[in-house]
Amino acid sequence: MRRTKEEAEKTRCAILEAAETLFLEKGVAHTSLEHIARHAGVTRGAVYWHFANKADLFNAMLGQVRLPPEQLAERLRGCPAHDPLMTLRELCIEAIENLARDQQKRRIFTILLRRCEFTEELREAEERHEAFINLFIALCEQQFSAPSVASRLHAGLSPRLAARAVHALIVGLFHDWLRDPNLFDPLSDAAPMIDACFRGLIRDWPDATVLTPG
Amino acid sequence: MRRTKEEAEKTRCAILEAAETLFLEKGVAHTSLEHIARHAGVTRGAVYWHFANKADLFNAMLGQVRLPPEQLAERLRGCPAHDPLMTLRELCIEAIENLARDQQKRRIFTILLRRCEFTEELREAEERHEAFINLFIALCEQQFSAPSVASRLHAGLSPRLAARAVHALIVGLFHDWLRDPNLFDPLSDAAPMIDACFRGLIRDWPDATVLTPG
DNA sequence: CTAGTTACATACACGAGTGTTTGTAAATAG
DNA sequence: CTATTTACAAACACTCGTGTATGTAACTAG
Repeated sequence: MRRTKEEAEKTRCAILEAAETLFLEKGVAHTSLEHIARHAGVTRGAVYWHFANKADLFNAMLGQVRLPPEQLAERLRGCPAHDPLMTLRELCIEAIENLARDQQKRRIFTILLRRCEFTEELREAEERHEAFINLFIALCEQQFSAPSVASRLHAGLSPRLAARAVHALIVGLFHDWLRDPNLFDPLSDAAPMIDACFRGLIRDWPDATVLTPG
Repeated sequence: MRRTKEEAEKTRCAILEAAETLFLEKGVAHTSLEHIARHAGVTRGAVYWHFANKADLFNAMLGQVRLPPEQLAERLRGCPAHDPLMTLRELCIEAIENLARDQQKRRIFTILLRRCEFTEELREAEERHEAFINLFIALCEQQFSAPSVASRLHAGLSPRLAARAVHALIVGLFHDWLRDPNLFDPLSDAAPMIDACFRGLIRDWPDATVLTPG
């Protein structure tokens, strides 16, 4: 029974949604295309019609949302350079809050961090993702390298190290919170933790009470 | 050809080593017991003789080393309470340095963080690992809760948040460094970054030059 | 010395998963 | 109205992996 274009698009979405659900539940490698098809109410024929194979489906699933590294890198690259640190601070906080608000993004990032093995077939996705991470770190380092900022770094720290520390904290917070959402509340706790990080890096970091009144 | 006990132990180790190598290279789910056997120079018969199945082999592999969360939790639990923060600081730094020095630990932790999907069959290992993480966070929070410490926390921070920030940084550093060992040098960079973290949490954190002269 | 056990190798049975091919009904183009 | 394409379902052929069962040579206890 041939469907209209709209219906075809709906089955495509159903397949993507089923993949998302099952990848999250059972892991990418442990989910077969048959599982996905059944869960979406179709057969493997439909899956192979819309996607070349599992890797292609996986990539399409990732493509639905901008994941934190990509979003961070993009916004950091496009922002004006006045007061670079405050911009960076806000982007970091927003990234965490954002992940908490967007359920799909949360699921997909969980899959990426904890439900897949980056083997040969998923290498494309992995490399793409890592490129954004590296870009973010580089841009972050660039912010810390601005003369007005670098001179305010605490003793023993370089822009390079500061950038890596910031990224590590973010990744750790993502990883921990996606593992156990009860560990902390992104909406209320992101700002204090990010501020603590910057305070440890920058000499005259302003007091918490000055920042983010809301 | 029946082997002596020593030789049997050697094949057991060979199997474990092959598993370690192949899990790291191809991921746990994408490595078959046949692959492991071939790589170890034996057949699946030997694998099934020494281990019940893949999950059992995986657990045995993990059991060979104390991974950072376990080590951190153990040492933190057993340490005297005088100057809790300095002890915690040193343990964190040591954990990072230690991971860099012990190649096997590094490989196995990489597998755990980036080369396996925690599905049903590996749930036992996952829960064990998470228990140590939670224990570490709890002990960490306990350190920050000591009256002499809690009063020195920066505004906006609780012992709870401080503990979670410390763990997030550590996890992030592990994750980042295992992904790309060129990001930073654990031996020289761990201390400055951990110190930056504590400095952002604790009001009168001593200057870097005072600490760890070596 | 021989009976039993150990430490495997070999063989078998089975299911699961993949990719492809073929069938087909409905939509759509001309 | 007919031809073609679309959007799948169904069937097929194949490989890979698992678990188990059986075979077997060497070690070991008595």
